[in-house]
Amino acid sequence: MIYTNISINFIEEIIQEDINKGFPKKKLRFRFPPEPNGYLHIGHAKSICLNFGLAKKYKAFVNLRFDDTNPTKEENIYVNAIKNDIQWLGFIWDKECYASDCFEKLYKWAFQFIKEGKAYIDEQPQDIILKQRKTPFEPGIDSPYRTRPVRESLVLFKKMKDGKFEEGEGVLRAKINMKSANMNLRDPIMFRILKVIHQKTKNKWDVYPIYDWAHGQSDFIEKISHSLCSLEFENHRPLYEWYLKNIKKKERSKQIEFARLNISDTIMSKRKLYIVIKDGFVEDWDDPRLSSLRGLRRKGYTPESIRDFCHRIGISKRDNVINLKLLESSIREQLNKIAIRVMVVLNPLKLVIENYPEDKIEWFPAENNQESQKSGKRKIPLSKKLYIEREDFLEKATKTFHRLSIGKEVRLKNAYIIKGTGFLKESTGNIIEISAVYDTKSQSGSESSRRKIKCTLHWVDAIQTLDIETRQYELLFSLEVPDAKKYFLRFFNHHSLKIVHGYGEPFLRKVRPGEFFQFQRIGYFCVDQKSSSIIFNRTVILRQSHL
RNA sequence: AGACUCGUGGUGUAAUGGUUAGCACAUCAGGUUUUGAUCCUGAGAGAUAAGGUUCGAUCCCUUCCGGGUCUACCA
Repeated sequence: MIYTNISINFIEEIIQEDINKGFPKKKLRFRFPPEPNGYLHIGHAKSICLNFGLAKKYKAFVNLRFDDTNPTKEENIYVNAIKNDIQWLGFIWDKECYASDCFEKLYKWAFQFIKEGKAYIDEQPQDIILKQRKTPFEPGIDSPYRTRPVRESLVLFKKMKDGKFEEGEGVLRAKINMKSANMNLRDPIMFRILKVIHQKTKNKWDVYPIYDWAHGQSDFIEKISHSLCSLEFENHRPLYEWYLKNIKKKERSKQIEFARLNISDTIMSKRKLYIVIKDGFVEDWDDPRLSSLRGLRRKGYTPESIRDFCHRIGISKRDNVINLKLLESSIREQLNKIAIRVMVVLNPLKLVIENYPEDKIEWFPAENNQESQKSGKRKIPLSKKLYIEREDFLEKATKTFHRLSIGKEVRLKNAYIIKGTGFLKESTGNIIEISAVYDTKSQSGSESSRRKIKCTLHWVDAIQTLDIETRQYELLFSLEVPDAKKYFLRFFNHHSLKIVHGYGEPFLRKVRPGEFFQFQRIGYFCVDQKSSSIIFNRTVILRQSHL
């Protein structure tokens, strides 16, 4: 999809302004900085589309930067998964970077800070440091180590790096302002000791930089012009700028914050995703009920639809909750154009055409997709016995029910017009078979088939059936914004996955994983890519009011 | 309580110091249709409040009100 809208979001406005003031276009560079401790979800997609979209528009580049400053939480397996997801979304990054690429430089700069009296080693335990920091509503108090000689800090920092300290025995702190109203400026920690193996630098380091100390400097080293992040980092911007200013380089990246994506009826918080996955509420990261990119992909969402969605939601600084229906509308719009229309009956009820010859089989042509001529046609068999949906029959029609009932006519899609004549009922009241007669002159395509019939039914021949397994996914929570609630699990829907078997037309015998279909009058389905057998995952139901 | 920040229909998001505030999704109604889908048409629905600046304010300023973030050796 190509977007040619005139209006630009506030971030692009800032960029445009920078350009107007003389910032060279070719120095524009963006970055997407995931932490390799989980899979990407649609919230990340918003950021990815923003950064890569901007880059595309201005012919600039995006670095993919793994924010690997915390080896206790990060794992290498996520790196490839993240790269794979970004590629799937359709974007190509310029440089693949790691925050750990900058460790050496960060260490040196830290030394420089100490020498200039802008940082010191604090040897107090964590809880004391926290207490001294106080709360946002009262000033903090200085650490007794704040005024220790530069020389001492220098020696200590070296020792920390050389492994002479245990975890928690010391940290490097920036000397800023313990009385600042911004907690981030109350002598934030720059380096802490972590005696673990880093997934990339292995055992080279015993000290690891904190996010704030690593991020802006990585931006600087990579020459990122505009560093876009979510709103919760607004309070970090003064620190971001303080660090950069004190490194004393002229060109600095600019941090701009925007509101992260929230979607109704789903969870996006990493913590919550971990819980439902680890505790077995869902299968894995690629469970189609999740809003992870892998989950959405498996459910049948296309990269185009996700990009389209990210474009539709816009960029601003307001907290927002986007209705899930907007996402669904994006995928419907695309699937409507590309999905092959087929007939599948999911809740079968047998129908016998009384006046149809016993051994006759006819094959009718059916369009694969009337939205696109080039998708071609296929043939569908019909014999005396077939299946229709149980919901498509009512003994006696009501005012709003114009499907099959006794004495009423409906059309069998691509075949004949039939009229209901009777039905067989069990003693329990359960209808087990319907009988009908067909209008022999009403074959689809013929002149006499053009009569106006109120309803067209999908159906599947009873002899030539193919067993179909579908997975239908419902909302995971009975709560509009589960992400906003701490006790979201109380609202977990334990029946969110329904395995439904049905009958499909023979055409479906040779489907391939990942192919998209529209089961007519039911919904869009996609062939599961993980399962060894053929399983149709329901992507989204059709927009409908009565069925 | 403090700092920072946000406030446009139900939900998102635009434009604008000046005739009827646009678009999308959602909702409702009608039309087309061999999918109650798609497609087409239409309708309802919006600036928290009070001051000020101005000939004129949704837009600029002040105050109020309401929401969010911040008290990690996470990111």
